[in-house]
Amino acid sequence: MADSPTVREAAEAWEALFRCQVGMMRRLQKLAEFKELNMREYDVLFNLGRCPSGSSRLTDLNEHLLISQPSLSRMAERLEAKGLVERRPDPSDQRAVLVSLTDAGRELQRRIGREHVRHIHELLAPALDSGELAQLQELTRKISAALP
Amino acid sequence: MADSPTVREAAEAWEALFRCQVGMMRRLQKLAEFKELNMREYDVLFNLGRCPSGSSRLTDLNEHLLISQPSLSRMAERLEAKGLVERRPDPSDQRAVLVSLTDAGRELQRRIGREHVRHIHELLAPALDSGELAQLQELTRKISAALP
DNA sequence: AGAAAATCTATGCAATTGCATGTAATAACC
DNA sequence: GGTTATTACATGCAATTGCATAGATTTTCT
Repeated sequence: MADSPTVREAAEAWEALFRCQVGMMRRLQKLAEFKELNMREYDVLFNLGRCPSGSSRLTDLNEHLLISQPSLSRMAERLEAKGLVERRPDPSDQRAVLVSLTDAGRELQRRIGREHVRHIHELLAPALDSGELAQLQELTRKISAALP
Repeated sequence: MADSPTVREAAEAWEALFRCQVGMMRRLQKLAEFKELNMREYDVLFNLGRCPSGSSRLTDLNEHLLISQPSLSRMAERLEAKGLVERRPDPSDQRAVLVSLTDAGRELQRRIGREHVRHIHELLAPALDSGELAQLQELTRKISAALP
């Protein structure tokens, strides 16, 4: 069972993962916490929240998102207008823009995050036990780590 | 290890799965097979392709997608204009519209699908062996099956 | 049967998205 | 050191998206 996978095995596993993700997202997206900020916008705040330095270039941030660079550029603009993020030129590279959470942004991210996490638990807990979740985490991390 | 999971465990597993999905999608989306049809449109053809009856109501189809109902309605319109799908009234429910693949649609779906599957394999094979992919499939299917 | 509620799709419209491209700054090359 | 290539972000513009809602049919309830 430790053989190198066939194309079919890879495709079927991916399909299962993808469908699982769609099913979860469809349910999560509609919940109350995403009324004031949709999931894409929340995802930006979330990613900024876990930046070690507290701020990130737009391009680096974009690596973690599925939206295009121009889209992120404008989303950052809107989030700034809402007072949730700050933009300032990168002192070490005049082309770049550093984005970081404002206090209000951090607070909103945490508030939404708490609800979000609670709902994730509600969806996953009936399906998998603690050990299975750990397995799932390990497998998906392995994939992420191996991506080119 | 078979305990009921904590909120944290659920959230961390979900985050790992989500990031894995984003990483995979970002790479897959840019490949040549999605030049003539983007992933969202391909996904519609794919879902129609595996409909047992060969056709599906818009609403049922929409269950498997992340786009909104009006968006799907218009996407179906565009796919019909391209000659890839057919729309006809549901004889058993005058409100509903049945969508199905045309021959051209089925052929395009298969052509894109072959490339797509090959690329999925390229991304997953270096990360997981055959048994691990089977585990991943089982875990994600369990989640899908348990969703409300 | 008839009224009220629910379901399925389509459409008006504003907002968001992506593509192609522009501008400015940095890196690479000779 | 100066030219070329690359990188980072912004912007014009057309296409797509979602929200709110309308229109039409079916289901439910009494």
